[in-house]
Amino acid sequence: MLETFETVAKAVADPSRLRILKLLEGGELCVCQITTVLDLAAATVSKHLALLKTAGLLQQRREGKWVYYRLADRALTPHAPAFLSLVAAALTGDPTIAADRALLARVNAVPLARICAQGRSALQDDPSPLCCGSAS
Amino acid sequence: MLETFETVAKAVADPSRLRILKLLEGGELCVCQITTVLDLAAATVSKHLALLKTAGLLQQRREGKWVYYRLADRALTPHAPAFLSLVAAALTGDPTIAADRALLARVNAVPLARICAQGRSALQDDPSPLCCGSAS
DNA sequence: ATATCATTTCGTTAAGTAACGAATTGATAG
DNA sequence: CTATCAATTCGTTACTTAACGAAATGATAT
Repeated sequence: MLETFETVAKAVADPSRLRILKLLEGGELCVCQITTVLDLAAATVSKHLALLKTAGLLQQRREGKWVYYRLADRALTPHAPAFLSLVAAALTGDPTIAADRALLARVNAVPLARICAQGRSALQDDPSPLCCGSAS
Repeated sequence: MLETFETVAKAVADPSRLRILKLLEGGELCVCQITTVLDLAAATVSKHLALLKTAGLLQQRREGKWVYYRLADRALTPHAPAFLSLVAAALTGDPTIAADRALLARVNAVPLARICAQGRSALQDDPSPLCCGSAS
């Protein structure tokens, strides 16, 4: 029990994984979308996602060649829901998180196949204000 | 901001530090009492306490040669209160935490000076049920 | 079947961390 | 002022972990 708490807390105690959790608060995402926003090696992101899933914070769904992750919508492990609530309530104004959200908006403006194939280079060079408006 | 969250989460993501936090939910304790219950080197416990304090989870008070630590009663860092609440709500039934509480009761039955000087060997060999009754 | 693409797993490297004993600091007591 | 005692800091060792590129896996599409 103490050990599962430790697992979940450790999962949340990493900036890349926190960014993933905050991204997924907007709904499920494909691995390549997350990889594009975080700008990390695919292997690294995959490992983070696996760790978050082990902690009970994420669920997985396969659709063809693509794998989608989303926040767990039920208690997969004892402490996961509490931590998800805490994370959801926190970091709302963090600049890194805000930047990630903004970048995700641009990623969402491009067909998924292109994001998976080309990553960041699939994004338009000029993020016009017409596209990707802020949430506020 | 993301960084301070990480600091607090990391502080909580360690079994020894969790045990310390749960011990201190019963009120402030002297370092040597905590050391006796955890059965770790003084240096190790001191480092854990310093880390928890840096995270904003603990406050410190000096009284003569003894140093007392307690849970932070105000927001020393942005995310500390949320994590303290989460920890307080969790692990209530954990066997390690329960054992620690039981041992603390025996520690409290001995004068502080003896605990500081002798650690575990200051405890009675036979914890009679008359002393140290459980909280329930 | 073969090729291709997204993801995961493997193996390695560099950085971080928990533990300890030894040495230091800070504070009382003689 | 010296000794003593609690706590902290220092320096070391063993272990864990985040990151990457390369290789393996799983799933379409040709």
